Amino acid sequence: MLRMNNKNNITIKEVAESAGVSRATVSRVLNDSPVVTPDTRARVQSAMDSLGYRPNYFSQALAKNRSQSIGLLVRSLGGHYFGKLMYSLEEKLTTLGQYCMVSSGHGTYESERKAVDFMLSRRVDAMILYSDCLSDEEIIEINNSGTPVVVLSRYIEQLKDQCIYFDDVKAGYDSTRHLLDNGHRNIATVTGPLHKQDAEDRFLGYKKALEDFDIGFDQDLVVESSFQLEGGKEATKQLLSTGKNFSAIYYGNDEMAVGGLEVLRGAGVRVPEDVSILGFEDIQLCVYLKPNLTTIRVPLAEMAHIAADLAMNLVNNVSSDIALEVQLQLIERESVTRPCNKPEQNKN
Amino acid sequence: MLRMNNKNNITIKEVAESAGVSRATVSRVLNDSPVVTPDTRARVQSAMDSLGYRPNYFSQALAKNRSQSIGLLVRSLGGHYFGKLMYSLEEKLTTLGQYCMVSSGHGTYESERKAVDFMLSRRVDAMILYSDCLSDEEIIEINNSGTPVVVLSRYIEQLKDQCIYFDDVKAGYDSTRHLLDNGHRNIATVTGPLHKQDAEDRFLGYKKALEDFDIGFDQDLVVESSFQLEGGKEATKQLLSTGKNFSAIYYGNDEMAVGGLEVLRGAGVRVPEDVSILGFEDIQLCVYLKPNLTTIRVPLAEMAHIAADLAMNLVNNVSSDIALEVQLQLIERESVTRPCNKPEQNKN
DNA sequence: ACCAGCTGTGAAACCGGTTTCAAATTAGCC
DNA sequence: GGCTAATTTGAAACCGGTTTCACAGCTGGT
Repeated sequence: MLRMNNKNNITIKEVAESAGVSRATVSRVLNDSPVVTPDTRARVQSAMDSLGYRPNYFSQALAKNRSQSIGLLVRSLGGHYFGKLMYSLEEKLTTLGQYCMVSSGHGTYESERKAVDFMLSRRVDAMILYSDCLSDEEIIEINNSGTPVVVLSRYIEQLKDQCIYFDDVKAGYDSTRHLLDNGHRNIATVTGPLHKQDAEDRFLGYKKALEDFDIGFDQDLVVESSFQLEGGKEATKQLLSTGKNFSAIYYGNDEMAVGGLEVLRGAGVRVPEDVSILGFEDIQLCVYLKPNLTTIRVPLAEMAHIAADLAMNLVNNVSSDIALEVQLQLIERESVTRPCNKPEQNKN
Repeated sequence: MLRMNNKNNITIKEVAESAGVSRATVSRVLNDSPVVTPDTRARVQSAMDSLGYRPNYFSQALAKNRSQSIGLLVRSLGGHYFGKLMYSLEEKLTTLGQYCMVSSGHGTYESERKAVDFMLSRRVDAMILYSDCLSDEEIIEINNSGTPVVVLSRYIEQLKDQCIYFDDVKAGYDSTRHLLDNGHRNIATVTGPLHKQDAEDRFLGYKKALEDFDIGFDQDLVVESSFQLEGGKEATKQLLSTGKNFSAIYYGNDEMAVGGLEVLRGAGVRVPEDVSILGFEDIQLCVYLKPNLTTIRVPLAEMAHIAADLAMNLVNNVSSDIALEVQLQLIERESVTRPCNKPEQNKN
């Protein structure tokens, strides 16, 4: 019924014979070598067309020692944040004639390591890493053993020309500042794991903004949690249970804020009337939530484009002067307003 | 500063020399051939370990004419629906020692064709297609020219043992029936493009359910649109503008329902008090929406697992008796209630 | 002791390209 | 017309594995 194993097995040999030239010449045509005569080129070209020739990727990769692939490590295959990153990167790399091999790290060390090893075994020409768990040393080691690495959203001093990052301290500062400018004075924050640089930096920005307004820093209004939805939920519950007064919460990312919103709503706290909330990342969900989530937008598409260009430069061993720091932008929506005059609800 | 081109270039030759055997024997050890002596195997193994040998993927693929990769065509890399599909498939294929190469079709013919051609050029061992635009003939042609194909969410008679599908007519019927059972009698529907089989089938189910309740079918309550958010918005506007009476809308998928919800809300129509709505797919967004969206769940993870097994069977040319039809499930949430007694708002 | 039958191993061909290097052709110039 | 230089092409080595096939070394039966 179905014919197996009859893949289009036209090889360079058949093309060569059909065009009456050597395999070397066919290869030259394939690779746009400038030395072949227009006449020969045409003959070979038409032989290829009429035979339906398709070069064997593996032979090419083996002979050239180039895979024409870039590896991308993301935290997860699902979700809008990484979806957008993958989409932008694939789009860009495709125009550069590269394939984008994506592997998911699932947020665990084991899995990240496996994903990276797998991509190395498939001999990607370069890797773009959005890594949570790999140590700086490991990343440097990968880079130095021959597969150039571009690091996303993380700054490693020894690889400073290969990191694409933004200013997390500024993000924390601007967010908090936005709340302050809206008249909030009791501002809580739910941070990500503080041993992670980005979480810590945003927290530092938060503290700095409070200082600038001469507001004492209250440890009870700071809850450290995981960057996931559940983390946001738990942290928010904890915040509510302290009985402390606050009119705004600055969340370490949008996902946490979504979880927090659910908990707040469940506890009868109105957002933003009773409590304003603010996230980070600008995931697509933000605009579907009621209220729309005010947040800081991470320019993922831009980062992806820079990363692709940088990766290609590293592969081709040409140096570049691409700007590696990207700018964040506060997106004002509905979840932040001036604090109401009404007595707060969460005083119990 | 950074050392280039010093990839781990240990080849089988070095290993062979170090272990004092031939390359053939090393290859045998690599491929778990049963013929090699335990003693020899150990010697080779330790040589590999101490040299840090990593076989060259391209050589292997070239020599074996097997890429150990399965290609997956999806509509988009972002979004929860395909994110989940990719995740489930990657998870399963990884356990089978296969890489899952994902390409996005962006919902256009051009792009789908390009994605498929690209995967063919990378010589995937099989392809799993979630295709909107490719014709049956094209898919059959791909399959018959040597790269076996598994078709997701679509039924092609000539490839009936390679299609994983569900009963769209039943989905349409059950959805409509659920609304009918809740007491709705004026039920509108927003369908996807009716030239697509799934959209048409669900519409057929809708009509059948109405017939079973002896309810006359009103063409004004049917709007055909695109499967996207915008499509849902436009169709809903059109529905409102007819001035017709309806207490429920059955949407062709969740995304359209989300768009519709926005429009309804904007028009002052309360959901579900004034109008109940119902979607299809069960994207993650459903539970974040207010009200939560009642919908039909497509068991993507299950489909992915079946697809992976089936693909492997096709590659290895073994026949299987896996069940290819999956069952859908209605998930009751908040967006459907019994119609209110109050006069409807959209009578203008 | 001899031969048949196994078993483990190695030599060499092969997968389908690229690349080096030398040869063949053409062109340029006096 | 003859010599050199530049251009185009082909033969063969190579990339790093797998696989076929032949052979050497054992085993065991008579």
